[in-house]
Amino acid sequence: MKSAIMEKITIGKMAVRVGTKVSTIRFYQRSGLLEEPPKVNGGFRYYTVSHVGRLKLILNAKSLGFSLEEVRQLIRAGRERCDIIRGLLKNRIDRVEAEIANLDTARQTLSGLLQTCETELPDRACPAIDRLESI
Amino acid sequence: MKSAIMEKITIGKMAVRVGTKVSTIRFYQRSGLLEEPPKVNGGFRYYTVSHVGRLKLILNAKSLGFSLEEVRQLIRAGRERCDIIRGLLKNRIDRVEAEIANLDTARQTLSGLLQTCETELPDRACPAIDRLESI
DNA sequence: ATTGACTCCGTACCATGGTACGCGCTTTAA
DNA sequence: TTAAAGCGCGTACCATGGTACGGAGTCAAT
Repeated sequence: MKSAIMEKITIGKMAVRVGTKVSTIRFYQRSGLLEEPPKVNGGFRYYTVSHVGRLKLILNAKSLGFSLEEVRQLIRAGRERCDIIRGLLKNRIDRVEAEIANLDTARQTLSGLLQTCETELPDRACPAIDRLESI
Repeated sequence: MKSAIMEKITIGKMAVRVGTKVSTIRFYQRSGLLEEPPKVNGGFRYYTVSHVGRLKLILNAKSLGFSLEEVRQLIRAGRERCDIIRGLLKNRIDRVEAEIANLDTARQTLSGLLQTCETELPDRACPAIDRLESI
């Protein structure tokens, strides 16, 4: 039983609704992440709230750093395979923590280089560019 | 005045020395990041410690998250333009800090999703996959 | 001197995640 | 009803950072 006021959601309206581009949605469709609804007697394709939800899922998963391949796996797992979903979540958490650790190290190194520049500035040659050859 | 024992550094030896691949070095050369030494009478090209240093610089800068375009800028700036180097360092630090903040938010969200799965597990449907549609 | 490993060079290809273009048709608002 | 906006589809292209292939020439050790 569908809502009385059925707004026809075209691909363009869906794009605006979720804040993405039509070309991106089509790309996700080509990639097998998002189903294409049938064309209404040879005309436009109209999307449902279910498509919008799926699209939001893709975009949200992407914003958490999942690759499109992982999004595919999340979708395949669906509601039935919570174990798979949990595995993907744990794996992503591990990678995020590793990335944070790497970035933190990089931040320290970069700060060190910047400090070198600011303290050893008297002579003209930039000390940082040389130190970059032997970190 | 060059060292008495001049080991001839070929591209392959340089690759092993810095821990990268020949094809990658050639790619950096094509990209204008690394100079090609002249061919010794139509034969091989031999590299100097200066080339090795430049290559290390590229690799180290990359490991700090600089793009190849930024590495190009670092190199162009050189020892003469410490101000430009400092600008690039500061900019990279800002981006690293922003990335860390984003990753930290992502980590929290992911942990929240995982918690949901582990506490609401009784019924079969995975709660996380649904929550991913509306973060 | 020969042989195996390495180099040179051009060119093509890869993955990831999109973005653009253009023709013809459909919708919708004036 | 008619024009403008939007859609469908196929195809091509983009940036980033490499990786691979293959033929011909070179180098070094035996």
